Amino acid sequence: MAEKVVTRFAPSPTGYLHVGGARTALFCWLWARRTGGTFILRIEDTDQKRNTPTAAEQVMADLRWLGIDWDEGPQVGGPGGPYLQSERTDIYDKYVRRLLDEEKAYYCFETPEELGALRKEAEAQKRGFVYPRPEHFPTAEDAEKARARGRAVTVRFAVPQDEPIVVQDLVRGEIAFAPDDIGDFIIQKSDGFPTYNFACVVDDYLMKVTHIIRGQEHLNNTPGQQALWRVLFADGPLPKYAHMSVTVSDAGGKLSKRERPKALLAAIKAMPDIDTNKLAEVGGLTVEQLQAFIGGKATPDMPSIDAMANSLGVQLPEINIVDFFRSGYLPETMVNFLALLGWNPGDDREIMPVDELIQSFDLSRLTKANSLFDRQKLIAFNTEHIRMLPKQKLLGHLRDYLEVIASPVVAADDELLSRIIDLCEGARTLADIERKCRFIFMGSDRIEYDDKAVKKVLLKGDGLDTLQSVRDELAAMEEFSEDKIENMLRSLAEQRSVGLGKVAQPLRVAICGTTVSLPIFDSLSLLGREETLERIATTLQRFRV
RNA sequence: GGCCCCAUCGUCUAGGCAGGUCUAGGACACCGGGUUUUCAACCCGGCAACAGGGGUUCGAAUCCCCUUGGGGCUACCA
Repeated sequence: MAEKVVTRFAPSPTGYLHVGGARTALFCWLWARRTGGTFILRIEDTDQKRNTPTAAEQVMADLRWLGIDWDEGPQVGGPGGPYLQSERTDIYDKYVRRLLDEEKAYYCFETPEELGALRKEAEAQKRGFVYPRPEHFPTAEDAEKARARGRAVTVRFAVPQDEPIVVQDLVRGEIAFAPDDIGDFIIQKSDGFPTYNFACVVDDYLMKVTHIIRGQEHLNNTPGQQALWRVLFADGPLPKYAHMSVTVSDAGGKLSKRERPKALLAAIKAMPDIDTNKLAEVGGLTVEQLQAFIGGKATPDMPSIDAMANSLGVQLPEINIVDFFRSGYLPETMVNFLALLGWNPGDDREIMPVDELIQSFDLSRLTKANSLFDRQKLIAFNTEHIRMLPKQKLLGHLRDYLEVIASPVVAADDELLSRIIDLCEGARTLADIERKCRFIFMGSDRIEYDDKAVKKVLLKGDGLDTLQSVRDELAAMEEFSEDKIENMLRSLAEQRSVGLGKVAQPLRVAICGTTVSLPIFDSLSLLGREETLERIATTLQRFRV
């Protein structure tokens, strides 16, 4: 490895970091870390219409949560800065100027409508559309005049037509493109901003990027970018390309952020009588906006989608990295799982800490075929990472999680939380842990009884009777410890010649409202005798006829 | 429509580049059993794949071609 590796992740800040982007970032990062190279974060915010001011911050926060740090980029600086493309327009202008002067690029004046018509025509003739290059390039004066007439002016790169463009891809090998299939693409938009295909070439060169690792969706852009690089930077060796397979969704097609609104919409439509006024309010929308959403005409932003889903109790598929955080997944899990989406170490290892991932990572082992994002396997990975992670780290993650979901369990101190973790062996997500212990922190007046649980264990059979006996025994106990509670419950079950479950379940529902909680003996001792007795009394009163 | 990529169990994949050791290995899921105070977890066992057709070769999951299927791109988005 003679040359120092430089990789970059170049997201456009349009919202949260989603799994696809996170995987790209991870691969770039892993390769840089593996080789002792440099990992750059560059924000591609050249689309004035789509940028939201906080999106870049959000993306960076999400990367940090995953443990992906950058050596150069926003917040840390570096020799190739600035790292926001919107702050580099003078650089791009310079190169556009040069290309124009050398007649390797030219002005165009078509409107989007006119271009659209041309495209349609090409398709009707079963041809691929390529922009028809004019015989004589318009002059600078022509451009001025057009501008003065209010015409939109763009600049196109004249793709050299002399020979096939051959891309050497680290994953797919040699891929040849016919130059006349590529067509002169726009490098500068009418608002003066560069297009992605232009800015990324200039920046990759200036930032000395050696390896471009990105999704396969960029494969078709590559010949054009490569041609541009050759014309612009004849002195610089081409970067190496590695196009990763696409991650597809179980819903079919590329995993997309649109899946969340789609899932919510489907859920709303499945609900016969829904209070649109209330729902609109929850989502911070006007009723008209909500109707537009339901009618498929508009899509509200993510926080709004989340809020509505939450109030309806609908579980949306996780797509963004924060979604996984909120569902109780560990960053260690995500990193491990994402790494295995399109890469593997070549042996049977699957569950790996990040250090091992870095050690094992190699671009030569990227997979060619698309892979499906398997949520069940993700859960299995999370279970394993929860088990493996050092206690202190897990505790930290749990605390972050509790804060973000605003759980009442945040009230617990570290010692208590640590004990709870011990009692949750086998938990699949942090949400499992939270769900099992939240009853302790709820306050007896706020217990919500789960209908199904109540029917099944209290109302059916002699659940209430059993509960009454349990209560009497508990009240009579001298010492309220786990051991004593266990002895008592076991002998009670024996007396009644039933399994422990028959005794424990009514009790569980009485103190938590559900059939799922920490082990029953610990649940009781954690709650304390007084609170336990009170909850049982409340339950008996409420459900006894 | 055009261009490009891909193809091993339901899913992720190992093996393919250097054909025989592959009656195809692992993991998740699933099914059966065990353990059990709930949910999980855990233990044991099982089911399950080289898309189809042609070549090349003594021999093909592995190399070549075609078909079929899946995916991506086709913007003054990135």
